[in-house]
Amino acid sequence: MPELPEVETTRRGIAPHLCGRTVLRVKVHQPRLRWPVPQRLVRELPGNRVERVDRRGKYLLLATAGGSVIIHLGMSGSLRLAPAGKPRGPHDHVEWVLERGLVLRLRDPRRFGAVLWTRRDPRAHVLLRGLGPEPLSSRFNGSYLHRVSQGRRIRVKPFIMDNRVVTGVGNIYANEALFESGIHPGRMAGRIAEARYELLATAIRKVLGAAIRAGGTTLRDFVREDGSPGYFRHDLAVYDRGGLPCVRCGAPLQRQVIGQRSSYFCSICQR
DNA sequence: AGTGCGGCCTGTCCGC
DNA sequence: TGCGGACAGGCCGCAC
Repeated sequence: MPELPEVETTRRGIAPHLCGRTVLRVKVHQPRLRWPVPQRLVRELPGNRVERVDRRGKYLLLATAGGSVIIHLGMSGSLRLAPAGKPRGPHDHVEWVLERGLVLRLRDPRRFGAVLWTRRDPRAHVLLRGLGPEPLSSRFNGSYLHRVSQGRRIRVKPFIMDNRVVTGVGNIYANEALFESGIHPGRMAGRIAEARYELLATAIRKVLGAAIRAGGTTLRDFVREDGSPGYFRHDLAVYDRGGLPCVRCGAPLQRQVIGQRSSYFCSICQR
């Protein structure tokens, strides 16, 4: 799924509806997600009011006075808001029944997503603790990327997709940002000059920002909280465009598996 | 310790 | 039309 722009789009969509509302009940129809959905969530969340909906990397955090729900959408997850009377679909695994006839549902056909519950600071949770900087924060820039790449023997694309390096950059936007900055996805991360990392950091922020403004990218599963798709797909320059002409030079775009993920690039424009 | 790989799941698409 | 295989937006856990 869902890379950072899709998670942020979801956050912005659900936050106004959830904030200030009390959770009446949690229903778990399929507890077998990436990790089992904890029974404590069902017992301890109801009666709590949602105070904020935060995002850290690709994790969504529903903050209440009694604890936080940690949600990850995996590859195929989406959150939808619906009137409580609307029947749930076959892959709606978890439901949060809210005040005033509203229900939030997690739909996740592939079940790579996660729903967890913590009574402590969610940012200290073992899954979130080691995450790298937010790509849209000022901590993230070319000098940071250059510094942490020193001595690494890994290609630049899996390097920027490593959540400990920078969080939220998945396969689509890694491909797009590398194209934008003219860097070949197979180049070794430790052999890239700081000036080129500056271009890459700028490209990552630009691509993610534009995707958020477009409501994310819908390839297959992703939908917003109201079921509508994101429109960034129309703006993808290289992703899923193997064999099609490069928008910059016209040469056919290449597809190659790098770090076990499909990579798309222009062998003329990217070095 | 860093790196690469397998595996988790279901759905879809493509070639035969 | 049916079937097998490849592939899909993530990322943990395990070998080496």
